Amino acid sequence: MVKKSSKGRQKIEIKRINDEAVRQVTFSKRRSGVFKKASELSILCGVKTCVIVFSPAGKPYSFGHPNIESVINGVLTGDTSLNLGEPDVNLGIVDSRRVSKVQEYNHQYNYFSNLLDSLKRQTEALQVSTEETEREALGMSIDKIGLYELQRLHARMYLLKNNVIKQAIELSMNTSSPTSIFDWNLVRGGHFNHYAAAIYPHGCGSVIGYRFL
Amino acid sequence: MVKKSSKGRQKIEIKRINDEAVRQVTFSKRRSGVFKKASELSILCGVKTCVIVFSPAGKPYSFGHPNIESVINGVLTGDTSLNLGEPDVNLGIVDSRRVSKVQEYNHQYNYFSNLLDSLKRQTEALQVSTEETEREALGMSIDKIGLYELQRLHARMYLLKNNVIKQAIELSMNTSSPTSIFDWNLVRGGHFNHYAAAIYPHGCGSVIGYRFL
DNA sequence: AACTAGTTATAAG
DNA sequence: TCTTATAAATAGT
Repeated sequence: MVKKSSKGRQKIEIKRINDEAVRQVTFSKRRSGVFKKASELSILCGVKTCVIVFSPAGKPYSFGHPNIESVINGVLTGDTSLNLGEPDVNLGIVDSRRVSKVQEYNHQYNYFSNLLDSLKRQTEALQVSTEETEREALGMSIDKIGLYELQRLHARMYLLKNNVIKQAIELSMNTSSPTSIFDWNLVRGGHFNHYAAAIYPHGCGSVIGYRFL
Repeated sequence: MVKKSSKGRQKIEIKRINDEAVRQVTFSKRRSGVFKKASELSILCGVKTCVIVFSPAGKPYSFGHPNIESVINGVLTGDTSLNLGEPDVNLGIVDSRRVSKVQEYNHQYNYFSNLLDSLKRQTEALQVSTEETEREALGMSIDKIGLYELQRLHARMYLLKNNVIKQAIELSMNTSSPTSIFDWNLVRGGHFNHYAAAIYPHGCGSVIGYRFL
């Protein structure tokens, strides 16, 4: 009779595993499982999927279909095109979404263009008015109007900046030497998980490593 | 003999399902499966996890541990605190990351504050100079300086706006009546998946539904 | 990293 | 949805 070398899979309670070694092994096994399931879902149903997981040691792992990197890359480089550059393996659905987003994009651009124009006109108005001798009063009021608009700009940028930073945190990146967010750039290499990438051709990485340049 | 009401689970090839009805059913089942697996992984290993999936119809579904909504909510409302409001169930690792992000945050804030101050000073300078009779010339040059800075602001906001929009697209939201991105607000209800949310208390939504207000 | 056996997910109806 | 039989994932060794 063959020896029973295992009790087989045992039922476990879904609660934090205290034993660090066991937790690490379970993490590896189950992370693979989740990525595989996500990959299958993407392929079977032709849909976009994205999974981001942090290891117990804090190392981020990601899976994305069609490709999480292209998305994040676009986000960080500030590429203006809404076209994500991937052949649309998916369905047609994305197209209508994309169209409406282009409209939204244009709307936003117009908003800022108009705001700029508005500020421009105010500046011109200032110039004209000063030529009409009412310097003191107009100088004050225009200064206030200008500052008001500038403060609105500032407040909006403040919010936007926070948005970008927060999302960047969520997507997780290595921050070596913090400088301007505008100088961010995608950095590949390092610990990219080629093994996983081979298994999940639709895009899986141990981490998309980012740093400030 | 009991009727064999089912052939049981059959092996399938992992390739796009052509039959739309079948694809939809498979999507529902497997999406639940992926979310459940992600949830278990989060709990068992005490790690952060995030899953975003688009249905074949283009509807976004998300799961996040500790809570994807708080993150996205914060992103859209422009909540300034970097504290995501979750008790750090994880390890200590996130802390160092968070600290460096706070520095980055501060750096960014200072950048904008300084830019605003600079603009403020220029506006004040304008006011003073006009009181010194050199209206014409100074009016022109200051107008140019102001516009230059405003255009830089505009360009930067343009990039930031695109970043936010792109990430927003990735995180997916319903765009009913496009207005300013700054008026975005989180809208719950509608098709929030309470069933899933109940099963995965750590945060799962059929979608965090967004719309313009 | 591999094995085994009991558990879980899921294709089909 | 709900059921059932089977495939697939995985706990423990």
